[in-house]
Amino acid sequence: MARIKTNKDVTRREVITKAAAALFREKGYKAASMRDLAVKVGVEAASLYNHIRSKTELLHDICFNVANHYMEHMYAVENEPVSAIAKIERLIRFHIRQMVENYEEVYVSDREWRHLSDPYLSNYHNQRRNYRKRFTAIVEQGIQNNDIKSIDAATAVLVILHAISGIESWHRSKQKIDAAELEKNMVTILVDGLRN
Amino acid sequence: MARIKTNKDVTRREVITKAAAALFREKGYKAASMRDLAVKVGVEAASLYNHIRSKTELLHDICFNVANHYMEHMYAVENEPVSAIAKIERLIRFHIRQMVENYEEVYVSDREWRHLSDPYLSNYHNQRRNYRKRFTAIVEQGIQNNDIKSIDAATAVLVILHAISGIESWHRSKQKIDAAELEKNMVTILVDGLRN
DNA sequence: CCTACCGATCGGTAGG
DNA sequence: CCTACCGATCGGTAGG
Repeated sequence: MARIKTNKDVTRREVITKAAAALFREKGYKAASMRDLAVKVGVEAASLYNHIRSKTELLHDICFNVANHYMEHMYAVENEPVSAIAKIERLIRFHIRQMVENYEEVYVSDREWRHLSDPYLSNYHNQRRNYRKRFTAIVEQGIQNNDIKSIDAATAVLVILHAISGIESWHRSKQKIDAAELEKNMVTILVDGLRN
Repeated sequence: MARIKTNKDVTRREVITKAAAALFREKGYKAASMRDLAVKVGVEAASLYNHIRSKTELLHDICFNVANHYMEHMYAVENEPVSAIAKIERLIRFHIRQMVENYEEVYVSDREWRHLSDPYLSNYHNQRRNYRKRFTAIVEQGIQNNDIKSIDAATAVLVILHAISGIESWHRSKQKIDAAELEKNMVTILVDGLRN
């Protein structure tokens, strides 16, 4: 990560990382081999190491790119001058859109992050907890304002987060519903379940 | 599976399968080695093969035990003389209870089944689709009776199913909420989001 | 249930 | 970017 890169190197590396995300999503991190990845990229396995340091580094890059993106968005939402329920709706819509537009990376960072190794593993774990905590605080704010039913806020956040990550099943299926339609349906189910 | 078994053999096999479920949940199927499993059981790796045929067989047994259990329950619910919304509530409570009481097996069958190999893989895949289809039919029935909001039924089912499987995060956390409390919260969030 | 061991495959390196 | 190759680890078997 602290390497000096030429423009071409960055591009090549991005191609590899993108292919890795697709492969890790398809097979799982452990079941995906560097030889599989090499075939996908169109080079010999050994050649990958001119652009990346290790298999772990690929997973690391995918996970932290996604995490940073989500964290920045959370920060922006927190500082918007709108009601808690409006913030929650924005978070839901953001999650859905990320899942649809950036499917492979989001899926991998959600399901394969446990295969990170330890300086990064606990770092990532902490970021996830921090994100959930801040999401929970918004729900609790909504409860205090009487906009949201008096339920356990942490449970509500888990329900929302996992409901959205379940879009994978929809994504995998042939009958692709319109993305906007999907968003509308999910917001209806989730937010109307919260609203007083 | 077609082997002749003594009583002791059945017990031993069950111990191994239980340990495998815990191990596969903890590390993922691919990252879990038979040597890891042997340590957990307290024998040498080679000795495991007196009780089981292969690593895949362990995954197979875990997945299909859970699947059969869910399928039987679905059948029972379908034939109860209650409203669609009552059926949905029963399904939700069943899922939550299974997730809490039978955590390792349910988790593994939900997240690791894609590592099954191909006669069983497609069989399992079909069972999942069948289960979701029948769940969706119940939701659609509720929509026709005007008990449930006019949303896309398949999306609603995905939301429900994945929201519940997200209990893992709660399970993993230290602050274990009371199980009944959790059930109540989730039913409130999910069912009240559906009810007209 | 163990010791001994196998062929295959893995992530990664050396050297050009 | 490739050829050649490494040490480690894997699932599983033979034979007792």
